[in-house]
Amino acid sequence: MATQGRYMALARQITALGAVKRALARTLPATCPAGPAAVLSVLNRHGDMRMSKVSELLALDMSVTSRHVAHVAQHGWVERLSDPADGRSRILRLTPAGRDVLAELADVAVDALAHRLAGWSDTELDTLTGLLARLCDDFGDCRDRHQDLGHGSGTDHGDRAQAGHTPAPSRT
Amino acid sequence: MATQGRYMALARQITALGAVKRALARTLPATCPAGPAAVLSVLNRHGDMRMSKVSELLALDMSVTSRHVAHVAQHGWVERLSDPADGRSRILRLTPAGRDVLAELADVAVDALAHRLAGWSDTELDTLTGLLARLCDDFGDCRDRHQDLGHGSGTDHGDRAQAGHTPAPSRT
DNA sequence: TATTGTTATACTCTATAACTATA
DNA sequence: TATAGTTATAGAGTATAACAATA
Repeated sequence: MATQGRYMALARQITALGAVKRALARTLPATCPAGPAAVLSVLNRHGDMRMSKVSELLALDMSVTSRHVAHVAQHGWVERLSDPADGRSRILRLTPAGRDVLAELADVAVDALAHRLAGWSDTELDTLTGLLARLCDDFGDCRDRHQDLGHGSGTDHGDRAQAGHTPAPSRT
Repeated sequence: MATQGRYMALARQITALGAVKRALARTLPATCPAGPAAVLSVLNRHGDMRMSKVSELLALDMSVTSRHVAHVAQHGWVERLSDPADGRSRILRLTPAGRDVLAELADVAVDALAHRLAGWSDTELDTLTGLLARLCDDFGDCRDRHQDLGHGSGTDHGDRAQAGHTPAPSRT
């Protein structure tokens, strides 16, 4: 097991990353804050799903998810379909308008990162992304990472981020 | 410059890290939330300083810092000394009680990380910590890093926080 | 007039608990 | 009775703007 100092240093950096997240959040359009944006992102990556699944993927309480979903639904970015198999459930589906917003979010996020991280090599970016994914994974709280896990309901989920419109950027 | 997809993947992981931060925040004592805890941490690492310096190091608006400082001062963890050189300024100093709280915070944080990241090697931890520090650094918003308790993995760059005249934390 | 810090206000995010409607 | 989802409420975090005291 690693030294205490090593863990402390990591904890500090995790805390400090909050400033980066705030900086990214500032680039978002006023109509789509980070919370709702995360909902759009997860639907784009994993395809249609129910509320509880979104909650699980974002590691949020369902009450929180419900609010974010209400936001994106009101803007017409997501439609709430009834589930033929379970009357209590709502199936969420991204609309074309939702994909448009997502494309916009992706653009600003990529711009921000490309501008600030111009000095990074592909390998460095991949290493950081991979280690962060593992960190989230080991914490058991972050399920929105690559791999699969979003399927189960036969719907589309073209998953993989196409060059065009890709998932959402930041959040809180 | 890296591909769009690479930046998107990183943006997603930064977002997902929010769940880890929430998990860590949940381990904090009710009397010391994350915001105030960050104030204690920065004072412990960099020594006595004024409000504006804390704001800069944490990349927070001074109004936010003021609230966090008021919290820790009320608990007797920090004292606000007058600055002989500038009557407007307040010099913040960690009290022995503040150091005690800090030790407690460190313990729970290390426990949480050590438990979840038991499978990580020292090298992996250092790599992640170093890349996160660089990320914050390149964003120009995170100044609370560099040189720490004994072992900087890799060489932290410039160490500018001490001299502290970095750009404004937030846009004004 | 400019700067340091405080306070008031507002908004986002999150969680707990109470509630509904199905199952 | 249990589960899916909604809503009400509360607390933490942050930012903007107005303000006080000092430079």
